Amino acid sequence: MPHNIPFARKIASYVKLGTEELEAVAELHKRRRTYATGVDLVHQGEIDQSAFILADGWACSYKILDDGARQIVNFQIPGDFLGVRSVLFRTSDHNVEPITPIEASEVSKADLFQTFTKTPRLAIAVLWAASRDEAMIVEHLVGVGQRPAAERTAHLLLELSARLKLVGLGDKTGFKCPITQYHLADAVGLTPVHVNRVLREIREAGMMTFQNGRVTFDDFDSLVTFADFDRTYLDQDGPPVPVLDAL
Amino acid sequence: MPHNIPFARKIASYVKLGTEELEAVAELHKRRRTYATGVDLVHQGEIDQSAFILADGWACSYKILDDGARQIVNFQIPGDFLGVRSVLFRTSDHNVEPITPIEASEVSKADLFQTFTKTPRLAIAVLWAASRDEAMIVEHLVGVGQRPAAERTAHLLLELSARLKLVGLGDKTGFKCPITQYHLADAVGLTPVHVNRVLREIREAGMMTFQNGRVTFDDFDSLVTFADFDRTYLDQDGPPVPVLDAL
DNA sequence: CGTAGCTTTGATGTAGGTCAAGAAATGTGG
DNA sequence: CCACATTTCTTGACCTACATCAAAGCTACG
Repeated sequence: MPHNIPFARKIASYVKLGTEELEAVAELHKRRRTYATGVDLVHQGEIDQSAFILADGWACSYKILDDGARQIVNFQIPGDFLGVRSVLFRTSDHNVEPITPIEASEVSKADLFQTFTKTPRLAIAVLWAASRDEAMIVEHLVGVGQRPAAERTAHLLLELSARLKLVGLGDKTGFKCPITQYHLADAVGLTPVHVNRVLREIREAGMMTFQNGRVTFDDFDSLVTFADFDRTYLDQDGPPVPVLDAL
Repeated sequence: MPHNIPFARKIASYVKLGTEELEAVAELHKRRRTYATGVDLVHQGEIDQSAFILADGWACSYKILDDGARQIVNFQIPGDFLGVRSVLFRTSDHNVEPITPIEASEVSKADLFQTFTKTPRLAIAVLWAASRDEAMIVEHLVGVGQRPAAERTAHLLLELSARLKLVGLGDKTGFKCPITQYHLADAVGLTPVHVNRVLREIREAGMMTFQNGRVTFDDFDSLVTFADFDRTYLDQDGPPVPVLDAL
């Protein structure tokens, strides 16, 4: 049963979970409900924020600057654990906003640390999940710092595609994508109008179409080459690290 | 004794460590030696890489793209735990290079997981340290994505200053800084020549001088305002999260 | 079926890149 | 402690990727 929980399935692919641990994970899902768009789940600068395990829908985490500019740090899709940093730290350093209406389980600071106390190996699992997030953010930083606009945008959408495929949403032909070109712009550090031009360019090159809430890969392989996309940093295929079996 | 180890001091500020845990931390330091510049400690794409606890000197972690461009993701200073992701994942997604000759303790995959097995609370400590790293990378991403060149550069140096102060290197007047303008350029996503111009601009505005291996703050407060630097994301001051005392 | 949020496009401006070359530091061997 | 080499730093002239401003055409849904 707990293996039906996407979050459990995800971390189980890394750390072998016993019955006790699976129960603890199931326990984390008890406060599950729906959240509408327009209300942030986590607020930058506030204390005692909760984390959330996303069951359905899309969200994004972002930071706002002085001058009102915003940087979207990452998109969250079903199975993702979001706001972990806002639980581990006194005050949250970021916001999380639902992009679509979402279903999520709230995990309070107390919940999480209780879980760690009872089943310490889950801390390792969360450490691993957090490291995977970090790897994505690093790749995002590399894109924003070094890749030209079109490559950067393509790269982001390829990453999303890879992540969605892992949870059974989307395939090689494309995926349902509720984000707007404004979201995309805030994520890749461009203006919406430039994002639009860049998407047109990619579409006219016959590689990918971003339209009507759907991303379609017209020529997946060319796109991968174009964006210099190497999915190893997502590190999701293959067996878990052998040494963990010893735990 | 273990409290003289900067790394132990750092994590002890978050998770209260017992004797057993302090011993485990000390144990992690057993393979300590010197590493020269020019040889990477961790290599992108290779398996079974070690992590390192940096005792002295500076290093940086970075990624290289197809076209040879490089993005420096973070600088590491004494007390930092580096390469954690390359231990948790099968293959490393980044490189780590010493900027100065360094002293560091190698921590192999086996070492780390053994430690986690024996003293699971250290996994929480490492999770916290990793989250703090993530917070820095996020802030870095925000800078590269949204801040103009000068603000971005100033911000990076202010962050370094804050981190160095915590380990007793540098103060409000400035700090010894072995990084070149080329490093800075690769970190902030600009060309070295533009970094140079931007540093001149900041110097001529009477805010900060970057020269001869030293950063001097000529007007710290103006610089903080200019760079919109808010250090709460470093989350290092004040007592540990209360709930942890229960562990 | 109107109105608010998206998308698309054109004309023009600017931050930061590129190319080139000289001046300081810094390091090395004698 | 000095010559010489190498790595950094600095500046100038010019160029391009992306931003800004402005406005029109979609799409959706209340």
